[in-house]
Amino acid sequence: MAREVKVEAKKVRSEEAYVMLRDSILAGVYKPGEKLKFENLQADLGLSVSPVREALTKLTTEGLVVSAERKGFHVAPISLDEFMDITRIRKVMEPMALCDAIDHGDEEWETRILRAFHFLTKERDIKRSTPLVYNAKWVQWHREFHCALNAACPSKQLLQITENLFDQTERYRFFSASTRKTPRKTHDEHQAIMDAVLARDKEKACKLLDSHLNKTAENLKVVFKENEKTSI
Amino acid sequence: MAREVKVEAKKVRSEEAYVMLRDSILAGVYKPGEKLKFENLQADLGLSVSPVREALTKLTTEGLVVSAERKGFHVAPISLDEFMDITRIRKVMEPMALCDAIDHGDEEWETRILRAFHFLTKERDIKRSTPLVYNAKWVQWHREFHCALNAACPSKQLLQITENLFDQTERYRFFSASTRKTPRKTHDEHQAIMDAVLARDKEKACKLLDSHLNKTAENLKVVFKENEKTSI
DNA sequence: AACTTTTTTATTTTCGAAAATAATTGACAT
DNA sequence: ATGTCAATTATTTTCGAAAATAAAAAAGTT
Repeated sequence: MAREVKVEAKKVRSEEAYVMLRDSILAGVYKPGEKLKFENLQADLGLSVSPVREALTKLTTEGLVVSAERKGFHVAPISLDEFMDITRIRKVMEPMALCDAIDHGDEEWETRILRAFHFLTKERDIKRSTPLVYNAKWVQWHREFHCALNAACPSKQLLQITENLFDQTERYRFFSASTRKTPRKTHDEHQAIMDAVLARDKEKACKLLDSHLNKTAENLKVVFKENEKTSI
Repeated sequence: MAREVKVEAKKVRSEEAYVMLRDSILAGVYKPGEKLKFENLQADLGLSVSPVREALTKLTTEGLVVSAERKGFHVAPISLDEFMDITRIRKVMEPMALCDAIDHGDEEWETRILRAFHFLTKERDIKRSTPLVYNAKWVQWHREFHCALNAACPSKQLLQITENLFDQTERYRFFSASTRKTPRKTHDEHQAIMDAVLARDKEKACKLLDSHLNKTAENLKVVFKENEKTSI
């Protein structure tokens, strides 16, 4: 008897638009400050105005897009001040979420982390061979890796906040990567965090995470200073 | 020469819809779990489907509304677990924001706080005379009072998070008020917090704020337990 | 030329209806 | 009666165009 194949529930178009737009912004397809015109977006996404507008509205409340009444939408601009602001909050929230996750995580959680790290490694290797190209898949696995780490945290609120802050910083990573010369060894830092997390060593994991955030911040300070010099 | 009167910039309809819907949900006009049908909302707000949908989308990312694909929108349900979750995060974030505000607040900030407290007091007096009716204006001034306290915090991120968490808990206050018999003396707590804030006493202000949050939480636990008993 | 005012064009926002989907009802078979 | 399937109704989601507004260009004035 032919088993009914559970067909993947068709997503509503506004959700499609949201995911595509978000990923495009995170991967730097649409750059900070850039105007997002309906005509272009509709053409890019192959959708009508309604779902596009809904996606933009969502992204606006999430801080990835800014809107001016009757003057449309722009990719949210970036600034060192904002990055430092976000980082300060992440340094408080991320450890909370991670500790919760370590307390509650089961084997499924561990698997998800390992899986994400595996694909992240694969994409890293590709990235290394073509250093100037920003790898959209790497961005997505990087996101998934960070989500996976916290996923077992039972606080929905905390998860939403940390995910959102992560997304906001992702745009800065693109900015950083496009300017820097010597690639940073973030992969080792990811590995170290993962190891501590899987060993359920909360203290160590939080310490590594904190220094990961610090390094990223220090790094970005330099990049912003460099950029100022060259542009003035 | 007739001075050009700066006419209040006309808001876009979706923003109107958003504010009205949000206030209605916070004031308990639409109750937790209730289905929000387009036909009704359009009639209530006198608007077409587009602005209503945009408002609902915004409220969904803010956690006041939940949406099920192709099955519409509901007011987000409430639960003791969620409230405790929110409270735990508020106990971390609110002091951060308040300390920032005390550090950076100017006289305009002080004035805004005093103004909000003044109107809150007025509405409290009205509320006391008609204890069973939930006063929508009180809800709005209560919101403004809490916003005003943190307003001088320079971190936009922190402000957004704390405001959002406040809104989410506001619905619980309605639930609590509708069940309780002996009204709580929150007004005195507000006054004490305000006094400490205006005296720029960070430590005291945070301590009072923390106990304010604790009391609210303890109170709600009782209300939920009571409610369980009567409904089973 | 610089500064307003008017006209034209571009763009966003809203509407009302069509399409797609979900929920309900009714008919039929077991 | 109970369950299945088809038909009807209710509701959400999307579309394409109209209305409202902003931006740009053109014309007129000092």
